[in-house]
Amino acid sequence: MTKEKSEPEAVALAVEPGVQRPRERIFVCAQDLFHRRGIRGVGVDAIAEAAGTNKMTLYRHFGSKDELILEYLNYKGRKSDEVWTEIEAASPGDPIGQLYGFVDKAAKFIAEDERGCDLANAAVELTEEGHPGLRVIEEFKVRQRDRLARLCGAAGASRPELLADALVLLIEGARVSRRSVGTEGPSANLVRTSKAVIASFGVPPRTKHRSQPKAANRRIHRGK
Amino acid sequence: MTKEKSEPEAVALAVEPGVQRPRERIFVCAQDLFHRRGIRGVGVDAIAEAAGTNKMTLYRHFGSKDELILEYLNYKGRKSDEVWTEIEAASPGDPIGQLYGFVDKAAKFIAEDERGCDLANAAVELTEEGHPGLRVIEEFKVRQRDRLARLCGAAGASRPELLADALVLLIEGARVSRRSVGTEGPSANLVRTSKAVIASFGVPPRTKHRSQPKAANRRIHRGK
DNA sequence: GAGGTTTGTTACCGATCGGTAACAGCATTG
DNA sequence: CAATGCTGTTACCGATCGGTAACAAACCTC
Repeated sequence: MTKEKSEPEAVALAVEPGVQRPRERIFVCAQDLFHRRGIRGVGVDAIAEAAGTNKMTLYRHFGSKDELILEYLNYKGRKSDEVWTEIEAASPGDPIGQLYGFVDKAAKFIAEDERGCDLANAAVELTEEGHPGLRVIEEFKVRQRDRLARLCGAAGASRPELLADALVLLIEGARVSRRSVGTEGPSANLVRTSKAVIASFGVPPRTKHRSQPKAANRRIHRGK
Repeated sequence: MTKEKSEPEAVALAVEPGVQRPRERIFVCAQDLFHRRGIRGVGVDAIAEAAGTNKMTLYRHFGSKDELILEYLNYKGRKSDEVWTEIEAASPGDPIGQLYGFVDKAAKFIAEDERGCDLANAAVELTEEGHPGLRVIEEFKVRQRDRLARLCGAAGASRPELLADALVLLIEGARVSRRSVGTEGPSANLVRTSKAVIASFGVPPRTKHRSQPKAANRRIHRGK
């Protein structure tokens, strides 16, 4: 099992000590390391060191690694919730625009980050059945889907619940596919596919397209 | 980090020693443990013990844990390839039937097993960049998608490559969603969604439906 | 300046990690 | 029978795991 640290590998986030309290630095570094190396792939020592502090201080603020994991998962869920307010602010009172905005945003996240959904990844890593983190993940995913279903309904979809499930599958699949085969794989067609599915549910294309992507490089087949 | 073994937990596979050579027993147990607890969640000692042998014998057959992982990933890919021959045998000369059979089979696998795709899970766990296992995973996923694209073309889809990508996203998403929110989540609508997408690409419904699922319990909305 | 709180430091703990050396037992095959 | 090749056993290696005790230094507040 070849290890992957030894060197500080560009020093996680270069959190200079003093600018924030240790607890904040620890939490920020834990997010970054959990995201990049996985929950089981990083130890508490590495987190503390990346945060410019030590293990003892970590354990004073987070009773255990599991507690830190829980706070990490809850934070990721909260941060994803905030994206919704962004989407609503971008197309106020325009559910159709919000629906397409949601898909666009998901595609952008996927293109920019190779590690996929932190919560879904955590669900793969937390194999001890009954781990409290699994509940956090499930609750978030259900909340996200229901919110999307409501939006689909507001946009006039014929069967909003079914459309929401379809979009969830497409986006979730794009995240994991992007991890396995990269940006050139099936995830490259997420937006195109989603729009086709949305249209097949009777939702019209968005009218006031406030940021149409530049019409260049529209390709369906990846090079092969 | 609460551990999850201590007890032999129903003794992995109850591989009685003697019936197979140690190498086979080790490999079978490694598959089961990697699948259930994740690659990083199980050590070589646990594998050897579950196989009724010891670590030394394991290392005589597999030079390292990484080699064992590689053989595991390659085996999983090969086994998935075999599913294709089953599908073709079930609907010989009937690409449309094979296409629907592919979706049905995926849905069945997802309903029966909560752990999702072993290869996709491994891609999440193998975070050390450049790990040889990642290449195995990518090659398999590309191979699988291209095969599906060819089938979509044979079935008369209007844009077979795009349909293949859409189906890959749906299925991949269903696997990961099933892990996060269970069988009652969006993955419950995988078949329904896939059929709608397939139809929207101009592929007619299958004619010689050789095993129509019992018309009962067809529900779109899960209870909420 | 005194008091209490938050930190850093060092040294531990038992357990597990991946991996190896040396040797004894056992079976097969000639 | 002897020789060879698997296998099991034990003990070990250095490193890391999650987690803790004890004490000194720094800090902030009054």
